[in-house]
Amino acid sequence: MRLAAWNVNSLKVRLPHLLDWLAADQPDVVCLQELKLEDAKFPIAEIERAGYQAAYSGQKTYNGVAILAREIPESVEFGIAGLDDPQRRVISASIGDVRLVCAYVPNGQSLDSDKYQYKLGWLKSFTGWLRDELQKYPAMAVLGDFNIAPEDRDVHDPKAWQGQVLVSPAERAAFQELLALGFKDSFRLFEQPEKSFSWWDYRMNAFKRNLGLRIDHILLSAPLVPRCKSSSIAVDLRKLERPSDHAPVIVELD
DNA sequence: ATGGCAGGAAGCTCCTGA
Repeated sequence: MRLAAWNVNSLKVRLPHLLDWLAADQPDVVCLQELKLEDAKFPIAEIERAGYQAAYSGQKTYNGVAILAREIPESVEFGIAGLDDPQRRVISASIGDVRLVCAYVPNGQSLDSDKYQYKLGWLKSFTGWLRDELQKYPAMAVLGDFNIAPEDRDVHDPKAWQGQVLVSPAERAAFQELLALGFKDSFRLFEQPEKSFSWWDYRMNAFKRNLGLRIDHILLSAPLVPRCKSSSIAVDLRKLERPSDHAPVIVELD
């Protein structure tokens, strides 16, 4: 079973890339972030024609998340229980015996921004909610754009990024709190090339120079860790014409 | 100190992203 997470930065613009990739790679599950479209505009016909079912939660212009799967997503839930948040950032569903949580963590903008406080509060709610969800669903994967580079090796130039949003100590501590629930960062279960990233700025030829960050992750709960056979980043999708600024992250489970 | 690039909405400029 192959699971993927991809921040598409507009599903409308990236739909051709997505359909080509589904046809070529045929992942079993794809969690999408930053749809940037309302549910009424979700391209459900094209997705179904590609052989996938979908559960989605969108909004105009910003945010928006979806779970695509070969099987019908069961027990779909929206958002974080107990957090009244109009921003569409979380959707959950079950595929077989695996619970999937597709998340688009807030960006935070800058450390002195209200959005940064929103991000930290959001992560606290998210972590508390996942603690409860794990009781219900022990075999869980949390996939998406976390907007946190967990360690310096996930940053192309740690010195230049020091003190910036996405790498700040409070954000990294929040990421560790997630892992403390019993999750593993699937990417680090395996040997990986140095300077592996999932996001590159559109500006300054950042992708060609590999000036990136690893901020998209797939976390696996304890029962799924021994089932994980590989974890990788599909860098090729960042090479296409008019790409998303993120590349998909992928895991293979038995 | 700020832009660089991209997408969306609005409407010929601004907000957000990371």
